[in-house]
Amino acid sequence: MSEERGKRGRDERRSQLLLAARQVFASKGYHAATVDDITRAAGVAKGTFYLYFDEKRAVFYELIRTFFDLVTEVGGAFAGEVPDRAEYVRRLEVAAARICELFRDQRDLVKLVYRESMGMDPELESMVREFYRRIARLEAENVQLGIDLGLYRADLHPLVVAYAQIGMVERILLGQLSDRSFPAEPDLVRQIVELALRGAGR
Amino acid sequence: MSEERGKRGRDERRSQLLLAARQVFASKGYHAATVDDITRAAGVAKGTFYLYFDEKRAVFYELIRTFFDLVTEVGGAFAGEVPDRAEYVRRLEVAAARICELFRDQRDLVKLVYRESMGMDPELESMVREFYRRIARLEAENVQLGIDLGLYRADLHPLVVAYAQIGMVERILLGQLSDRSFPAEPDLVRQIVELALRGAGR
Amino acid sequence: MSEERGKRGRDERRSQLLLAARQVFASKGYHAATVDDITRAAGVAKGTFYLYFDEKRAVFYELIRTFFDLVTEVGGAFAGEVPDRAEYVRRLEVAAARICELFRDQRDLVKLVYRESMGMDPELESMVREFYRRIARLEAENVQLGIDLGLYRADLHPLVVAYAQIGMVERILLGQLSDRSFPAEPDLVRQIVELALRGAGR
Amino acid sequence: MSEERGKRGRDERRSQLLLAARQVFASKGYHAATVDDITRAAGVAKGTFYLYFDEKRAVFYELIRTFFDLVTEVGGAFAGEVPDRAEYVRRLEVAAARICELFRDQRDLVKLVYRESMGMDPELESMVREFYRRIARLEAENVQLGIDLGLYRADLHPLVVAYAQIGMVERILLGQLSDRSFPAEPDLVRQIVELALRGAGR
DNA sequence: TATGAATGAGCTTTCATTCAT
DNA sequence: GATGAATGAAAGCTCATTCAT
Repeated sequence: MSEERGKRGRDERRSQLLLAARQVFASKGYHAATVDDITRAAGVAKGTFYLYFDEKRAVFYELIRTFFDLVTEVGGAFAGEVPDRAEYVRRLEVAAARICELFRDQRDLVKLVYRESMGMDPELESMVREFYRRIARLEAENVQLGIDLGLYRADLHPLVVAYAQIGMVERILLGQLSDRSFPAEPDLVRQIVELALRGAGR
Repeated sequence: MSEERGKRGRDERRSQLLLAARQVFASKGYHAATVDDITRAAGVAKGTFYLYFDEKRAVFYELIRTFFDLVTEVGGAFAGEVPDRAEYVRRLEVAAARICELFRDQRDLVKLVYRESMGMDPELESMVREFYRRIARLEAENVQLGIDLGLYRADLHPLVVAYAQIGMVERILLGQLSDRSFPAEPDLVRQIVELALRGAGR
Repeated sequence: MSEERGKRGRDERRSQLLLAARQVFASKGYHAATVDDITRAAGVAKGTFYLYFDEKRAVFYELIRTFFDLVTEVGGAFAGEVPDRAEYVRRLEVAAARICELFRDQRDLVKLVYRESMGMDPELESMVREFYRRIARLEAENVQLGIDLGLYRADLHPLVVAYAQIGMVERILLGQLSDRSFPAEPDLVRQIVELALRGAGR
Repeated sequence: MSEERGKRGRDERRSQLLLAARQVFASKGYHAATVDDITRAAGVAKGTFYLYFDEKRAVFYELIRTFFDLVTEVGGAFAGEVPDRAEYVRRLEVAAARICELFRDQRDLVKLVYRESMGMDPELESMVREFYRRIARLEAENVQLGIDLGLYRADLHPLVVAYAQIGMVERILLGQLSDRSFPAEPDLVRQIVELALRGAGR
């Protein structure tokens, strides 16, 4: 039981450090943030950091991975039993709504990912690429499903469409976060779904 | 004439350093690259760098701005005399083709921009944001034009559509650059134009 | 108790660095001395310096200020209960003796102050000026006291006399330190006191 | 004759650089001043500096030496035919007046000498020491003369008195230059002479 | 003589990481 | 486990000096 308590204590410390790091990174950026900043924000001594993480990068990796997992989860929820058209559309709406929520609730992580994840490190960079590759493939399957259901046209490459939809969504949501004159659309989710399903053309 | 030569010589050195920096940054990333790396790549002594740039960041800024200018130019070429539908479509095709070219010909710059431009610096970060804001506004005007011409539906906010199209294009092109299993589509430009005009739905 | 030890350890390290800096500065001069020289002399790593001082200048400031404090202390000991003539003379003798000691015992500091304190920095320079202003004012009060006691003539401005006495003392003592053919006067203190009280005239 | 003109031109350039250096050094200090600052102030190109001086230090040396020569000249004018008491006093008055003028007219040089001459360089430092040694010896001879004439007491070592008088004068004049609350004594020269001849005692 | 672009040694400072307590 | 003092590699930047033109 003391082991149990020890483990729980250990996990709490880790989370405490992760949370502190997330905030510090989000506010100063990865490079400007020092390990000292993080431990001070977490209220522990500097050396403690290295009891939970091998190096500064490690905690950054973990944060990025957390975000990727959250996104992948949304994308993955689409799969499953082959649905009919109505169900497909419904799933799309759910996914769009959840992604919007995600960007809203995890602003800190969003900042990290879109500000620095690429420029960090060859290793992390390939992790990011791998993420896009995976999620694009996932989405391409969904697109293929949409084609099979007759919802999407068949003359476009599913992977191209997948990348297009990913980019569309991320740029809209980033715009909403950082462009102060972005329209306060209450039905942004609807617009995203419309764009994905029917496009801008009439 | 000696002034002429001096000026030309000066500009050549600058370009030489810019080119070297572009390559070094693209291969090692901004933070891992040292001023020494750059000057060694340019075949000059370290101090020479500071005859042409105030600091390391300055050369990075200039490269980013260069890319932004190239993109803005493509977006701006759309404007002008109010066209008819056919002309609008033709312009769209030209712009898409030029953006594709741009991403292909300026891989180094693309890498810099999408890897590190955001995580650098508050100053640069706001330059990047400003860029997106500006180009989104530019594109939103084009979208409005498309609506007026009856090419686009009127029930979507032009700025949202603009961001969507920007994200769509950039994610597709980045995917093409970095996803090794991206389909070698010879008609990628056409697919982009189709997506922009008619969307993925049937 | 560990806090006690920590604090004591910290103070010792600081003193160790201050001492090393004092020696290094005295022998090579501030500008020629590097932080590396100082830490090597102190037997610690370079980074350790910055755990105790914000910058190279800071340690110099502290050394200069130390000397100024020592001198000011001597000058200040003069004040207090209004004395009679005999007491005044006795205090003068004590002060002269202590200043001589000070210059002898703190040669390193004397070197620093008279070699470089002025040329360092606007900030330090004004500290030096402030020191002279303060000590001159202090001494001027003593002179006024001497005038009141009938020991000094009343037709000279006390502040002028104060500056004169300060310069007299410092130049004599500096001469003794650096002019190898300076007479080895065993009664230098007496001569200084005589000069201050009665001057060179007969 | 062209050689004549060349020589004159050369000397003018030199003086131009010396003057510029004097101003630049006086305003920024020796270390903060760059060769570039000097040549820019002189209106010539950087390389030109090295056609007239071997190194940066050289011009500083020359400026310091100039000041020393001016002072030495004043001190030396005292010597000559053995005078009587009245003549001695008159010469003292003249010397005091000229030193005051010197400090007033050559503020830039005074700043240089008293701010940085000591901390520069072992070589320059020994030049400064040599200067003090020489001028102290010179003044000691004058003091001996005063003793012989019965103007000065014989129980003080002439060299000690010499240093005392030098220090007295320099500190008073420096105080006047930098202590903003220094009394605007119109008869400062008289007070200096009084202090030198009769001291502060009554 | 005059120029000013080029050089490169050398400095201060930072900070991720280690380790004795 | 927790601490925080100590480490030392590493990098940006300056500027006296040189030299081809």
